[in-house]
Amino acid sequence: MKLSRSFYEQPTIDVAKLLLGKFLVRKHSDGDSIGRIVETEAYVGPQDLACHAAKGRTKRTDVMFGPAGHAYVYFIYGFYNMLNLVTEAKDYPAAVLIRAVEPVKGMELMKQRRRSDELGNLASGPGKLCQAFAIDRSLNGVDVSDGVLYVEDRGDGAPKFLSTARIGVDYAGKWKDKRLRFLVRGNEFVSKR
DNA sequence: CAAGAGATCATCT
DNA sequence: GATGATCTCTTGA
Repeated sequence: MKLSRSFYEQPTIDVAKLLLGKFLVRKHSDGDSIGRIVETEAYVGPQDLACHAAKGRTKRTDVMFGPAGHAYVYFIYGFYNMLNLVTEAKDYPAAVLIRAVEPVKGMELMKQRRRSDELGNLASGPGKLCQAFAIDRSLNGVDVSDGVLYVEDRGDGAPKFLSTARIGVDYAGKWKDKRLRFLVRGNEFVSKR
């Protein structure tokens, strides 16, 4: 069952936790890719110094200010795209970063795109998974009900998870230590570090 | 194996 | 003109 917009309208931290164990689906003319979400991070709003929207509404962060259930895809370090799903009410900028998935379907395509045969290296990181799933800024702003990109609930219960501080946000003052990163416990497909 | 550098560009100052 | 919600490769022990 495809998650509806109302799912994403819940508090960001809840969405980040609830997404664990759900399935990320990417439809593509080359073939579909599916992965089980095993790692997420919550970026909870304008007061969160690690959240891009803390700097205000700009061309880049515009999507986060829109309604929930849209993809926020941005380009970073000159190389990588990052996939987020916008949460909460319109005009309240918050999102969940999808950091890692366990490949479930379309592995051959992922291997080609990643130039790697190692299953554990296909989508175990936010940049890697965007590469494996062919997600780039052309998907920025797409609606999760449009069908090219969405999350599916297959009804197999909530996995046990851990929380840690978020990765790569040392600049975020007191927000850098908040435990807003969530990982499926014991899963080998989470990002390293 | 751990640590460090380099790659490379859109966005904001 | 600086910098980043990263990854990979090289280096050195």
